[in-house]
Amino acid sequence: MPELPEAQTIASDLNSALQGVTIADARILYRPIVQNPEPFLELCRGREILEVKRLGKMIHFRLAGDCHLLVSLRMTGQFLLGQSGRSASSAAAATAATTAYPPHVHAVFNLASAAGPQGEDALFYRDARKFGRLLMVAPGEFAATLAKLNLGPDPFEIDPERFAAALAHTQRAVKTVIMDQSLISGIGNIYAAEALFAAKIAPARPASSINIREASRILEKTRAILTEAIQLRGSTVSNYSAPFGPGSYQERHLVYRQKGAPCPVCRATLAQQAIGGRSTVFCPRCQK
DNA sequence: ACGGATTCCTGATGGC
DNA sequence: TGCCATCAGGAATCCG
Repeated sequence: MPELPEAQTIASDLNSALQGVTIADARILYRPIVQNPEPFLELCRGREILEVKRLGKMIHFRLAGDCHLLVSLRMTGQFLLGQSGRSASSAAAATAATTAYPPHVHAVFNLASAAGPQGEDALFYRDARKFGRLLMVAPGEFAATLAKLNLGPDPFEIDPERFAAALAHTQRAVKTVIMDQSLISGIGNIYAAEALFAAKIAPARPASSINIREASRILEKTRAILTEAIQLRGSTVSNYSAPFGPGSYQERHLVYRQKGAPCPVCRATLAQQAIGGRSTVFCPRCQK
């Protein structure tokens, strides 16, 4: 599922392809993916894409005229560059009306000019499980929308003391807390498990029991893991792929989905436990 | 106000 | 091999 490294990769790929490109028009094929009642198509039609960046684990399209498109990919959301079919001959265009998009495409953005490395002129949003959400932000509304989203700073931005303080004031499991987007954004189930393993912290420990030294160790390991994952274009699980290809950090996972395997450090059998409703693998010997 | 439970979805997985 | 139940999971929403 796309977390910070995957979102960073997707945003970076999209920015390379789409910066300066204008959205000619758009289609929504499955309405529930649009989160708010703003007039989606009218707001993006004819807008130039100024920049695509990451916001926590969301993708942020900054459009001309102070319009913004925020996308939460959740588990299986993807962006694909492809062909709109508009440039086909009239006979082919008639066929194009019934031409199937790739499976599970729920939104199509037709581009005013070729954008991708193969001259793609469309951007598809695809999502097998339909959990992802598109949020269109009208001019003047961005600050209010951000406030409503209530996203905390990401692990590279957060002040270590603020991070320790966020942990100190709640009894919830430390893993649940580092996945709480309102406190620190960008960490999901994969990187939470990997970071806590690297920091040798038991994921079910009450966050309030984490001392300053341990908190800084968690943050340090989180940053190191995320940095390496970004370099490898993220972890390819749940069919994740970015526009310019998948990532390979899943090959470096030490605990995620490794229940029953020997701990790579001490050889004890890795255990699995549901924490905050999320399956969590950890080493019962190494992680205290 | 806090935190746990529920809900949304469907492809992948595992047991028999 | 095929079928069916279970699992996976981010975040909004509900509920005590």
